[in-house]
Amino acid sequence: MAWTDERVAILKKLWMEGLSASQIAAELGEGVTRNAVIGKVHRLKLSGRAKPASSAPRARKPRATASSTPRRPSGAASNTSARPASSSRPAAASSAPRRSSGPAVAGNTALKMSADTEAEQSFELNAESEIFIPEAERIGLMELNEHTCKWPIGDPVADDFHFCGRHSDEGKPYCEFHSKRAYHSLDRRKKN
DNA sequence: CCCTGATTCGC
DNA sequence: GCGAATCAGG
Repeated sequence: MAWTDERVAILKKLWMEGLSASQIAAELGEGVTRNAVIGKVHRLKLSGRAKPASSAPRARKPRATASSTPRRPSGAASNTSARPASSSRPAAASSAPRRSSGPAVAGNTALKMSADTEAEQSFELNAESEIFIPEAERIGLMELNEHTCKWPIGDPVADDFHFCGRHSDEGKPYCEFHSKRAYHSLDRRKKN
């Protein structure tokens, strides 16, 4: 796919508008990767968009693309699978209501990503769906354990403050939903 | 894990 | 010039 004048115009426009490279790539159509977009952006010298200037001197590193140099050194990576098991919770069921597959109450957050309805300006402002947790299932600080989501809900000083409490993978402080939200989609677009 | 832009370099 | 691979950071 060649960069026609028209496409470059779109690229510039969207880039200026602050769209991310991947978004622009999607906008331009298949066959255009975000790398292509970024590469073009750089070539056009319109990279620095709204960037402070905190680019640590890119530590150049010898790379090797295809061709002669083998991609992955394949250093026989030793499998360090230390699985302590650590199931230190035999019967500490506590009094947490175990409703595994509850009826689609309010906690049912459909994660179905709509394909890609890129219509240039079709902003689907939703995803707000903040999860509501019934009082019966609300947990306090004491109920948190190694694999409960510690996402705080509500005002810490309010009496309805509680934690998400849904299961989270070991090592993760939040459930899947919230861990994503934690630092991924703070706000895909803009604040305020 | 996901994502972002930045850079390098073989093509 | 192009963009995949890679990097560095959030």
